[in-house]
Formats: sequence, structure tokens, C-alpha cells
Amino acid sequence: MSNLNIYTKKLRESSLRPTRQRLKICEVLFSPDKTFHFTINDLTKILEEKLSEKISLATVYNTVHAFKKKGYLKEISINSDKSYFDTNVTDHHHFFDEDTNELIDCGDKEIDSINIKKNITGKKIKSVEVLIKVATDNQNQN
Amino acid sequence: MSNLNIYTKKLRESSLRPTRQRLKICEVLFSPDKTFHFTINDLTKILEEKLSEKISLATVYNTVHAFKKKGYLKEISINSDKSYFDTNVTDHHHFFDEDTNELIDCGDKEIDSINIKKNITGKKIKSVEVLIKVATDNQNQN
DNA sequence: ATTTACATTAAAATAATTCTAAACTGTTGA
DNA sequence: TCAACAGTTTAGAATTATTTTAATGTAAAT
Ligand SMILES: [Mn+2]
Ligand SMILES: [Mn+2]
Ligand SMILES: [Zn+2]
Ligand SMILES: [Zn+2]
Repeated sequence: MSNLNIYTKKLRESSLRPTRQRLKICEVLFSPDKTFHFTINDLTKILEEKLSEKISLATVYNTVHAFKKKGYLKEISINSDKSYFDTNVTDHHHFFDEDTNELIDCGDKEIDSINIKKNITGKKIKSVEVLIKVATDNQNQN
Repeated sequence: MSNLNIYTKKLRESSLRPTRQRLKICEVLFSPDKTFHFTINDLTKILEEKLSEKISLATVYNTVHAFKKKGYLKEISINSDKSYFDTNVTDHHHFFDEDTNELIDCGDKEIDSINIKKNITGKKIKSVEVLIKVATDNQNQN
């Protein structure tokens, strides 16, 4: 199946029509051979570079959220003013480099599986994420 | 030592003078026998209820951030528009109830200790946090 | 008591995100 | 084929959390 068909399928499955703008977003998100992390701002900058015509912020937000809802993108929990997204939607954890504000994958094999002994009555576990914050070892003396 | 002296000490150690407003914030944060989670908005509402005089939002933000920097408060990573803080500054993990937007502690004993087999060269681990998102088991059919 | 440094505050600024409403385009069925 | 409809794009406005500003007030040092 051609990339274009793959993108169209993903869009249709997300209840979105395959428009010019959305196909361009797909190309940026899903054609690289490596998965990656991005903010809406990152994605918009990449799109502006690759694209002759402008693409509106609202369209980027809408499309990313639709993909997230469908499970084609994942949002990462970080205390930050902006949201981070991940094209790697498999279960995995993250390092967050506080110096560079960069997310780094931590595969399932690099961390022992999390065993939770408590449960919340009436509630089901939707996700379990480990976030490991790292920084250069400056002994941060207040 | 009286509560008042404890608050004054915490403030001084955070390089803050013990003013009327800040002592009130301390009372709300540090007098309950149980630790709790809050947003700036929560805290402001509590203060408004307890207080005759108004306290400015800027003061709440400044004081909370100073306490966080000193380690008297902890910020919790959640994908949300607002920041969550915790008066429990010991190492522990969290459940986040997506229905109610409520944080629930998950003590160290309720989760096996996290063993990380990977490290980032030149970087030191600052924190390891597990966030378990839960929700009522509605089978969320897109 | 006077001086100084720090604090409080209302209001403005900033920044991420969402909403609005008008113009546009893909899709469908007559 | 093509009108009609439903969904889409967009610029800009609105919203919301947070930070900054700058004028005024207060704690602490002398
Ligand atoms: Mn923040
Ligand atoms: Mn968000
Ligand atoms: Zn990742
Ligand atoms: Zn907690």
C-alpha cells in the first residue's frame, strides 16, 4: 500500500477527510522511519518549512487531537506549559532532559514492568507511565 | 514549637519574610494532618473562604513556587492545563482519576520499586514518577 | 525612628489552546 | 454531471493559566 493510501486510511479511521493539509501533516508524522516526540509548535514549524502554502494552527490542533483520540498519537505527561506528543504509540516510558526540554524513549526492556498492588474501586487503569527527569549533575545548591 | 514558628521557619528557609498573607498560606498548606493535592485555583479558593482580606493571585503563585523550589511542595506531572501540587513531598506515585480530575496517592509499598536499566550519559536522575491514569470502565468506543 | 530591602497588589502582558463564523472543498445522490 | 450538503480551513477573537510590571505598603536592620 502506498504511503498516500496509508495516510488516507488513517484519516478516514479518525473520521477525517483526506485533505491536502491533513495529508501533509500525515507525511510529517508518519513517513519518518523513526518515531519522534513533538509539540504543536514543533510540528507547525516543520510544516511551514516543507509547505509552500500556509497551514492554520487550528487545523494542526484539530488533526493532532483527532489522531490522539484514535490512538495514532500519544500525549506524554510532563509539567510544562505545552503538550508533548509521541508518534510511538506503543507502551513505553520516558526520560525528560530538563536542560534541553527533550524527551527520550525508555523502552519496555529498559525498565522492569510496573506491578501495582493497589486498585481504585470502580475504576479501570487506562495507562501507566513512568517519567524520569534528568539533568546535568550541577549540585543545585538552592 | 508552635505552628506559627514552624511556618516562620519554613518561610525564612525559603528566603521569604513571614508576612500575614504568607502565614495564611502556610496555615492552609501545612496545618492539616493529612497531606493533599491542589491546584493554584483550589488553594486560592480555600484562602478566600478562610480569609477576611483578599490575597492576590500573584502572591499565591510566588509563595507556592518558592516552597516548591525549597522542597516544601512538589509538583505533579499531568497532562492538564493547570499545575498540580502536593504537600506530600516524599517519593510516591499517583493515580489520576480522569473522571473527576482528582489525584490519589500510590505509596511506595503499593508499587514495586522501579528498576531502570538505561542511563543518559552526563545526566543524573532527578526524579522517577509513575502516573496511573484511571477512569470508569465505559468501553470508550470512539 | 529612619532607612532599606523585600512584598503585595491590581492590572497588563504573555502564551498555549480553543472557539467562532465566514469562505471553501470533497462527497453524494438525483 | 452537478447541485446540495456536510465537513474543512482559516484568521482572528476568546479563554485560561501563568508571569510580569510598577506603584504602594511593610518587615527588618541600624
Ligand atoms: Mn507550569
Ligand atoms: Mn492539554
Ligand atoms: Zn516516546
Ligand atoms: Zn501525592
